[in-house]
Amino acid sequence: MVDPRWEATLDRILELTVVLSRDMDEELERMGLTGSRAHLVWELERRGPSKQQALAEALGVSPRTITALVDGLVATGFVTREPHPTDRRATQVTFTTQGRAAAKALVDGHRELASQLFAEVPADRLECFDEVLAGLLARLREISARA
Amino acid sequence: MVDPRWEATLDRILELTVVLSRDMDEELERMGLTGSRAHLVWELERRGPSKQQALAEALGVSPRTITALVDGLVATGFVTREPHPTDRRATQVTFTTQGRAAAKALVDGHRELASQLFAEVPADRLECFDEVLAGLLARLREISARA
DNA sequence: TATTGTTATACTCTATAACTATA
DNA sequence: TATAGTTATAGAGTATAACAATA
Repeated sequence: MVDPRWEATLDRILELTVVLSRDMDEELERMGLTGSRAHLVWELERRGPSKQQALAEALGVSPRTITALVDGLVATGFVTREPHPTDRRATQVTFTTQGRAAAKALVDGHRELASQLFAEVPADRLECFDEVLAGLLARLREISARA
Repeated sequence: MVDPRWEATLDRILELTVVLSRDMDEELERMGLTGSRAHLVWELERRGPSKQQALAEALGVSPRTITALVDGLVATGFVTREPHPTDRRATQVTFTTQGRAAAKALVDGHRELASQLFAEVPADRLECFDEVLAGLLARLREISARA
């Protein structure tokens, strides 16, 4: 059994996730992206031009969902569908100029957020935080795998 | 400027949110709830029988969305719509027996998760973690308010 | 036969705007 | 005139199943 006051810690974690995702969604909306589409953009940046199938696996969603997400990103000018060079069944999703700029903005925004968020935390405190955090993440994966 | 390795800390926070919400959603699905409906159930437990208007404010969504959520919860047997005792324009959302049991399960599950998650973390480490966490949350609210 | 992506269909969450009933 | 909730409509994310084209 655990000291019940740590329930408040879980509450804080939960609230952090809420505030964080609300903020990120607002930022993304200003760029003309949604959370899911930004996730696809992020993965496309990491992988380079990709088959939809590969993106489906990377995002952990169905092929049907990728069709919808790519439809949206094509309509708003972030990516294009090109014929795949070697497999005529497949399409290759590639960035437009706008899409590449958006991907860069995502990467920069991530760095910027880390900077703003941690700027005033002393290094030794942050180190402690990070170590416990890593442990919690591992623990959560255990719990998750067992369920 | 901040040590760039703390970007990995932000990544861990983000990943924690992903794993946490995936796990919670699976648990909720086993109970026949979605995340949004569970949120309504949680608030209804805190407030007791409520007008939809009050729930809309509590969840931060539109009245239209509350109509949809309550429709879903009525259809799946968690709540009922009763006439409001003093305002004939309003409806009062109240738990069924099943709904009350679900609310209790949510509260218990929250406690249980905190227990499992923090069980093996030494108290002094957790204290450090919690203090930094509280600071980050406050910092994030500042950033959020300024934007 | 297996894989890639699409069409068809459906459910959930969310919103705005117009409308009804009541205050 | 203002408030509570609904209907109408719409966009986004998600899924399964059936299907076409290609491997």
